[in-house]
Amino acid sequence: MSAGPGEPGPTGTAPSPTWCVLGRSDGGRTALVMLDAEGAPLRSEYAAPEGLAALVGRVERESSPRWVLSDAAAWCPRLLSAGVTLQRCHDLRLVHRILRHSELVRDPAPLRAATAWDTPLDPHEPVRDTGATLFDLDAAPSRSGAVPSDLEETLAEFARQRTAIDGAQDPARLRLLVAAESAGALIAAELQAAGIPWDVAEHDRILSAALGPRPSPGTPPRRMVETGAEVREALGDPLVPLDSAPKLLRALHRAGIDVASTSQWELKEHQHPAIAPLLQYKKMSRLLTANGWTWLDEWVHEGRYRPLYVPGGVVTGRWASSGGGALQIPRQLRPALRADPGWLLVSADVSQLEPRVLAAMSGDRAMIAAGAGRDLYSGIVEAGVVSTRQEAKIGVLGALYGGTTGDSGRVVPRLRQTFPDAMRLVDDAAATGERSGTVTTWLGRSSPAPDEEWIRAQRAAHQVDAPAGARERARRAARDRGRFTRNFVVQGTAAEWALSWMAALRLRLAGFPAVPEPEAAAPSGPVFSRRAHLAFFLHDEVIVHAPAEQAEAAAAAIRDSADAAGRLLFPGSPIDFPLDLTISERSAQT
DNA sequence: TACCGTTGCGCG
DNA sequence: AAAGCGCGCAACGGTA
Repeated sequence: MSAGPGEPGPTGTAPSPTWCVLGRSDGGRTALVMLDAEGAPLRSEYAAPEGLAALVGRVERESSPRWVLSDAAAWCPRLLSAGVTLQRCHDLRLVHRILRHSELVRDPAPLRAATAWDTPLDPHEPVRDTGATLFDLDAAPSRSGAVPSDLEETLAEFARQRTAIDGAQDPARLRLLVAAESAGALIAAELQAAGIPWDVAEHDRILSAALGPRPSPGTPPRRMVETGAEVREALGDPLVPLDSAPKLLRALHRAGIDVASTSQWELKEHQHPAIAPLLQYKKMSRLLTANGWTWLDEWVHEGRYRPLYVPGGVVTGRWASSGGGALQIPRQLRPALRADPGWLLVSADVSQLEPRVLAAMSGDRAMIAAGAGRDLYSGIVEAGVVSTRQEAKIGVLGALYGGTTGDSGRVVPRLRQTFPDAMRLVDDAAATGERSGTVTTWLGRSSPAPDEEWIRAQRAAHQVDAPAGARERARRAARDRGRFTRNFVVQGTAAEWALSWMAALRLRLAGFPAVPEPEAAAPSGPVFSRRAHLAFFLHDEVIVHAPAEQAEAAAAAIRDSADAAGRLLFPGSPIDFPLDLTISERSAQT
């Protein structure tokens, strides 16, 4: 494929482009290069910075091509702030990172040589906080550590990626992965633009109830002071600094509490009057430092919490986030997630996503049957494998994570008998990892190769004269890696399912009719104040913020999308993905 | 003053 | 020291 941006398009009725490549051109302009399905150029258009969003919006309305973007995270904010959303894209930065490692790609050498595209996203890069205003006059993305965005390089990389995908072992799967990953890039940009509707007053109520009223800056809240005093009283030491683990540990020892660390899990095992208030104090301290009033001031503005989502930020393909710990919002604060007046939150999470994904991947009939139409763990109990749901859960998690001791170590062998196909899949993945091999998800994302230090240690341990210590360390490192690859195939495939779910949902919601503009314009801006939209995503859970009259339809869209994702990844499989779904003003009851 | 490793804990 | 995967973040305490 070679595209000359200046080539004239055919006269008469222009054929509809399949792709539209955005790239920085000369004179500060941006080029839009339309390509047909084979990647041959049809025609080009150019936009000055101030006209870019309008032109992209027009092309999107006229022919909704798949947009080829060097980096959606860099291009989307300016488009979104101008009210332009894209239906579909191909994110070169994210796709490059998948393809250069994927075992399905037969010849990754050209991609690996294009090192400029291997720039990881720095999650602390601030451009998306300020970009829309600072760079308004700039036609192209601009941020440090960015991948190339000029037209020539963009077209060249797109050609490399198409060649890699077309020649891959299973192009159809890889195309699903590329589409899902790219949809994720659009969704992440839109989630940040929309923000999570956040009730500051409710958050403050929760904090005050737990900690006492908001103190003046620099002083601890009243209930923490009181509880801290109880701890020091019980320890008989009025000066223990409770926030310093080493000093607290020594004070615990002096009081005769024999613990190896100050972690709550260990403290719980001991009987001493200081334990209960100390555990309470730790809870309060965590809430204050992680999500206290300072967090509220820093992260919530105009009723919206806007974290930065980082698609592909985790090796397995899960998203990471940056900014206020979006993926770690404590359940305690969920009631602060609150719909705008006249709107509702539709929250849905998938029950036992990872074991279901494993059942589908391995085609394990018994495991699929155990989860059919019900709670998977209860199904395992009813199959007679274990006697309680808790045991079933611990056993399944042990299977997914590689547990060998305790309860999970006892239950896993029984699961191996009952669900041989599922267990073989994860056991094989672990064995491959221990042998330094690479494993691959259902759609084609491969685990990273072990690092040099790991390989060196394994090689050294296999020498005849290897010291016992080195041998044991190498064994442990091998088992560690085995647990990683064991989990990689499941966690990674679950991430692919979740992306497919959201991608389907996003397109359905985009088709909802616009509702009348509210009297006071919503703070999330025109794009997201007119119809139901995604507001939150957390691995196996979505929250849609919807006008009240669209809530039921949004709930149906969420369910339909989950079914669609299951059929897309596992066509013909009887596996189902049941949801827990609620519609309410708040995302959780107080 | 800036940076770094460790500890501890929140989420799935 | 959470039995076993993946993360982000704040605080401490030491070092440059």
